[in-house]
Amino acid sequence: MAISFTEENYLKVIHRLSEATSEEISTNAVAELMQTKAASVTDMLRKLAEKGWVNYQKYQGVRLSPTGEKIALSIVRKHRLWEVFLVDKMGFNWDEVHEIAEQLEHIESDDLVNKLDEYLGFPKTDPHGDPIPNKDGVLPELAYSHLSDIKATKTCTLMGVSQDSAVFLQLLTKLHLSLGAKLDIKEINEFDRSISVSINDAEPIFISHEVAKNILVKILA
Amino acid sequence: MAISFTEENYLKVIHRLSEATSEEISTNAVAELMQTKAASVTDMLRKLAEKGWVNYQKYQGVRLSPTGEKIALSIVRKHRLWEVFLVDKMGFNWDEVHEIAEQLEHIESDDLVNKLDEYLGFPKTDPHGDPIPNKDGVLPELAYSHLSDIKATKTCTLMGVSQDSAVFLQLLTKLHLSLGAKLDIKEINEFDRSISVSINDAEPIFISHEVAKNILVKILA
DNA sequence: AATATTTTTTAGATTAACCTAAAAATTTAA
DNA sequence: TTAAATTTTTAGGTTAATCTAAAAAATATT
Repeated sequence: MAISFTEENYLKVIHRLSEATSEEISTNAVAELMQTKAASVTDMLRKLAEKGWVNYQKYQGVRLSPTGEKIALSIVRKHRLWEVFLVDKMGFNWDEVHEIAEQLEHIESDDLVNKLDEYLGFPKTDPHGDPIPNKDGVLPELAYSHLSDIKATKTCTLMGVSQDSAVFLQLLTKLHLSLGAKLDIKEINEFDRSISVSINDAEPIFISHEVAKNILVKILA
Repeated sequence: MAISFTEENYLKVIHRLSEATSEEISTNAVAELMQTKAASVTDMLRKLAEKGWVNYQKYQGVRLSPTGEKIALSIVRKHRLWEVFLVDKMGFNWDEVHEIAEQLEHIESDDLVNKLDEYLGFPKTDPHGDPIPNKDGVLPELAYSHLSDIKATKTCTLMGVSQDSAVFLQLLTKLHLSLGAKLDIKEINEFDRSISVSINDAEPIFISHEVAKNILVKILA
């Protein structure tokens, strides 16, 4: 069945909200991420339900159906593969690619996506460490921790971020935090929950809780 | 000023029709290429004129304004660069890329287009031999002849085609006609204007006038 | 030059995606 | 457990791009 640009974006947003919870997704939550009004969301949810891509009962929130899930994953796959392309082949920085990938994710050609995947060497993650679903929509489980949840005097590696905004990514760059960086957690400061951490064996610096919440790490020791 | 997907397609179509003539372009001609009705075209022409992208007086046909021309050339540039990408980097055949490039040509990022251009080695033509406008919208003049206009016993090189349809390109492939092929014109057959031609020194074959009209060549001798 | 044909435009509807304002349902709090 | 607050839906409109049918203008033909 034909799908519009807008419908794809709704499915993508519902998918993203569903990753954080097993509950139904509220109309308002969708409206906020879609930058639109709740009334418009209601209209669209009814339409998506008619097409069989979501399960929706009024006042009860929304969930992706298996078909909807599949569509959403294929958009996520395209988005992340294009991001790898933009960084690895086109030479963009990781904070510059989100907007462009938002457009490229809607290009329709399975053949192209799979050729791109191969051309990029079947990457497992995008430039922000987010996992890339495979051809069959299977997401490799990466199971990383948020830096904000790690105890003091652990050592870990920066594996990803849970936010793609340019301001956030530019701040990380200023702090010399990039994918693969080695982090020695020296101390957690009770007052503001900031973290004293040595990055790649440099002098320790302070990282706010706000930032730490959005950093994904693998614990080494 | 913001431009829609549809407006871009109208400008592209008007541009293409304008290449073949110095006359005003008729509403019907636009309707045919846009696969829509004349009434819809009239509406859109008025809108494009308001935005300053075309010169249009009712019943008098339409022409691109300098601004409109610039926009159209930037879309052509993107279309052809993406075609090179699809063939050279993704491994598609020249008859498979048109549809996908129709989508990719609307991706908005000057930065990306220029990086892509560089990545591809600043190609002068697309996989069908069509010239690629540069960053400033300047089209390299290639000035090739139609194979149908060449006299007998000339030798020439296949430089391009003036049609992108898959059926046409697939036929060329079957005839072993690809960009750069050497053509020895043995004879022009008066009855049906077909051409006896040896391709890359193979045994001569017959090429219909219909096909020859859509083949662009450079004369060698 | 008058008439017939073709082309183009106007008038009035339709669809997708959105909006505001008001009503209804649900949730929270007193 | 009733009232207050919040969330969601309905009702009715708007805009961009399209359509059909009819009217108007331009072009071609006798």
